[in-house]
Order: sequence, then C-alpha cells, then structure tokens
Amino acid sequence: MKYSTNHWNNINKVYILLIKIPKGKVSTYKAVSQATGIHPRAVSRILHANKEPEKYPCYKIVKSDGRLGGYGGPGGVKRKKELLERDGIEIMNGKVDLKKYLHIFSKI
DNA sequence: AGCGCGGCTTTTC
DNA sequence: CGAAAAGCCGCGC
Repeated sequence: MKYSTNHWNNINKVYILLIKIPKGKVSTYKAVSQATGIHPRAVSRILHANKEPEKYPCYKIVKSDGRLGGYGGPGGVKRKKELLERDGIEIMNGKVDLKKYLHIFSKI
C-alpha cells in the first residue's frame, strides 16, 4: 500500500510536523502528506478533527498552490489569514508565497 | 495558458 | 452502510 493507514500513528506524525513548523513559516497539505505518507485528504481530515488548535496550529497548513483552503475554526478562512499575518506571513491576493514561507520538513 | 470536470483516498457522522 | 469533508492530480477544451 502506498499510504499509511495506522490512524494513531498518522495523527501523531501530523501533529509532530505541525509543532516543528517554525514561527513565520507555513506548510502545505501535500508536504505533510509526503512527509508522513498520509493522503492529503486524510491530512485535512485530521487537521479538522484537531482538538488542540493552540498546540497544533492547523492554520499553518495551506493548499499546494498557496491558497488558504479552508479553516474549521471560528472566523473561517478570514481568521486563518489573520493568524498567518500575525506570524509575519504576507498574503497576497489570498495566496501565500510558498517560495518564501514554505517550511521543508527534515526526515520523519 | 487558463478553466472546468471527475476520480482518488481516508476519516468521521 | 452511505455520504460528506479544510485536498490533489490528471484530463479535455
């Protein structure tokens, strides 16, 4: 099988990667997917089911083309944008400059 | 080159 | 069991 199916292990990996993202950087669903071996769909699902958003900043995960995608928290995407800007990330035309702000994960 | 459409995979209700 | 969800990729026009 191409992707991991161990629920607990997958969730763990995603959260670990999330907290490893330094301030002022973001990541993408795809990057997390590749780093963890989880399907992008599953990643989004895990992030949405995140029970501790303060610990695991799901807002730092954007789509592969730089757009924010969605946000399941209060305020929706607007809130997500604010949080990103608070971290010093510029959002131009509703998109994040991945070349500047994408965090590359070291091996997991 | 840009837009629209459908398929794919996993998790949750 | 069936459907939906915070996405991604490939194809056709």
